Amino acid sequence: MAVSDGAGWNDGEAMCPHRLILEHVTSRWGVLVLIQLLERPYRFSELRRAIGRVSEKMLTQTLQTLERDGLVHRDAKPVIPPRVDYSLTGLGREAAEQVRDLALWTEKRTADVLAARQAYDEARAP
Amino acid sequence: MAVSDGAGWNDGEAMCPHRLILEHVTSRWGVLVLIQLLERPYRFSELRRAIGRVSEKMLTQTLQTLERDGLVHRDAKPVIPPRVDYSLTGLGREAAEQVRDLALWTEKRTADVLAARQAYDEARAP
DNA sequence: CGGTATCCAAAAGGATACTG
DNA sequence: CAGTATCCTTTTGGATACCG
Repeated sequence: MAVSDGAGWNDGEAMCPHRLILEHVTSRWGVLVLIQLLERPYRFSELRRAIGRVSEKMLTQTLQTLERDGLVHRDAKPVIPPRVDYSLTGLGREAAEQVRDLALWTEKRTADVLAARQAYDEARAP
Repeated sequence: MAVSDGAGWNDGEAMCPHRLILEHVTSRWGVLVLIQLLERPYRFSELRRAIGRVSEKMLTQTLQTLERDGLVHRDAKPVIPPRVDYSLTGLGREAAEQVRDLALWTEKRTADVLAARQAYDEARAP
């Protein structure tokens, strides 16, 4: 086995725990999942559609990591067809609110960043 | 050429700009650079030592991306040996403060997350 | 010192097929 | 529907060598 297929984050290294938590929270899909769940609970496929362009695999991995960290609650109803709802825990809501604030900030400042990029690029491609 | 060596983020895709900015700010090394520079300006090697375990390549890439986004200011003094100081711009400081708050939150909640993980693991490894 | 360029290993991520 | 398992591609990241 190639050690890192299908298992999610590897996290086996010696890194301070809080850096690791920060990486889970700020990870590409973690950010989007947390922000989305801030609105309301979501089912798996619903979440997938809401976020867009995320593969099942990555969404599953992300949700499992966040659940393990105690940020997301997974509620699997024993029905056919299966139904699983994901929601934020109290801890998750705290994290999600901060992440959302950061996301709102980037939206608000997008124009400034884009202008800075243009200036940067023009300065070195004459 | 393998298209993506030595150049930094590829960012060529069609993604909403603010998601991209968020990824730069929350990237593995971006987070740490922003937090460190919040304290004071740093020189390249100084920053490398302060962060620890970051390669020259990744630090260079991260700094260039943040500079291009207008978050970090690069001040290269024309002396021998070269001396380059990095500091936050006004925009960068706004981002850095939010990122730092998130990092402080993870530190404060580390124990809770660790406990959640243990409960999670014990529940499925009997 | 503060980088670039190159090469290579490791990890992330996606497509597909399959299952309860 | 909500996953798992597998295979494969792309991206990330580090080591090394070199340059102004």
